[in-house]
Amino acid sequence: MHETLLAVAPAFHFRDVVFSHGWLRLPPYQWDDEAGILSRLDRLPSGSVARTEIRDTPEGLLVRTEAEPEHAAARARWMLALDEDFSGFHALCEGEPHLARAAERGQGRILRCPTAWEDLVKTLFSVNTTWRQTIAMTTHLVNHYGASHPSGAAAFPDPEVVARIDPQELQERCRVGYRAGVLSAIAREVADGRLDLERLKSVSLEEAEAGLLAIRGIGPYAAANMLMLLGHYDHLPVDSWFRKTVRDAWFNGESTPDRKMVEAFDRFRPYRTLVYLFYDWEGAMRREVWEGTVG
DNA sequence: TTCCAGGGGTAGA
DNA sequence: TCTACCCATGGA
Repeated sequence: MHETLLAVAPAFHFRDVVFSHGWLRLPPYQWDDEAGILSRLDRLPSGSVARTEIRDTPEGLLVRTEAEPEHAAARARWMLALDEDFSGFHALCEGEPHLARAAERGQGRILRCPTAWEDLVKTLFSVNTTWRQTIAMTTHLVNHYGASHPSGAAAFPDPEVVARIDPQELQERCRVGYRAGVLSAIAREVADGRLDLERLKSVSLEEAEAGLLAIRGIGPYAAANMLMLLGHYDHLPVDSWFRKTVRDAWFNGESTPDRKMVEAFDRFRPYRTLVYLFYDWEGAMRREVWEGTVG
C-alpha cells in the first residue's frame, strides 16, 4: 500500500465530513466505525480497480491506496473538500446559537464522490423515492455493472458501461423504476462527450445550475443537491426531509408553503445550504418544546 | 388497497 | 413565476 499524508485545516473533524449527509451509506463507500476508516474502490485511468482508505491521524489525513497514490490523494482532497475555505460561513455563524457548534468545529465540508457523474447518478436515485430504495438502487448498479476488485466488491460503473445497458435491463436488474430511461440517456450523453459533467466543477454557479437543469430528469431539488456537491452552498435542496425539519423547528410543526420556508433562510445568504446542513436542529426543536412547556 | 417517499414535467393562469 | 395536476416504482 502507498501512503500519503494530507494537511488539513486547524479545526478539521474527519467524522463531521464523513457524516455530513447520507452519501456515506451508498456504495462503493464503506465506513469502519471502530477503526474510523473511510474506504472505497475506484477504477483507475489505467483500468485496474484499487482500494483507497482514509483515516484521521494527529499529523493529518492518511490516505492509503493500492495504486497511483497521487491520483488517490487528489481524489481524497476533492471528496473531503480539503481545499475549500469556509471562513465566510463561520463568520456568518457568529451570534447564532444554533450555529455555534458549526463554527467551533470548523464544519462546512460535505462528503462527495470523486466524479460528478457518480454524484449525479446517486442524486437521481434519491429523487422521489425512499432512502432505503436509494441505497438498494445504488448497490444493485455497483454490484451488477461496476468493475470488480480481487476482494469481490466493485467500483462505481463508468458512464461508458452504463451507456451500453438496455434501459429495460437496468430497470429489471437495479429496480430503478422510471429512472432507467433518464439514467441511460445521461450515461449515453456523457459517454458520447455531449455532456461534460466534470466541467461543472470549474464553471460559475449560474452556468452549473443551467447545465444541470438542462438535463432531463434533473429538477430544482436534484440541481440544488448537485450544486451543493459542486461547492456552491446557496441553493436549498427542498425535499420532504427539508420540509419536515424546517416546519417542525421554525414553524411550530404547521403546514407552510415552500416559499415561506425558503424565505426563512434569506438572512443566511450566501450559505443557506450549509446553514440547513449544519444547523443544530435538535437543539432548536428542544427549545421549542421547552418554551412551549413553560409558556 | 391505499398511501407515501430526501420530485419532475407540463399546461394553464 | 406560480399552481394544479398527473406521472413513476416499491414497500409498508
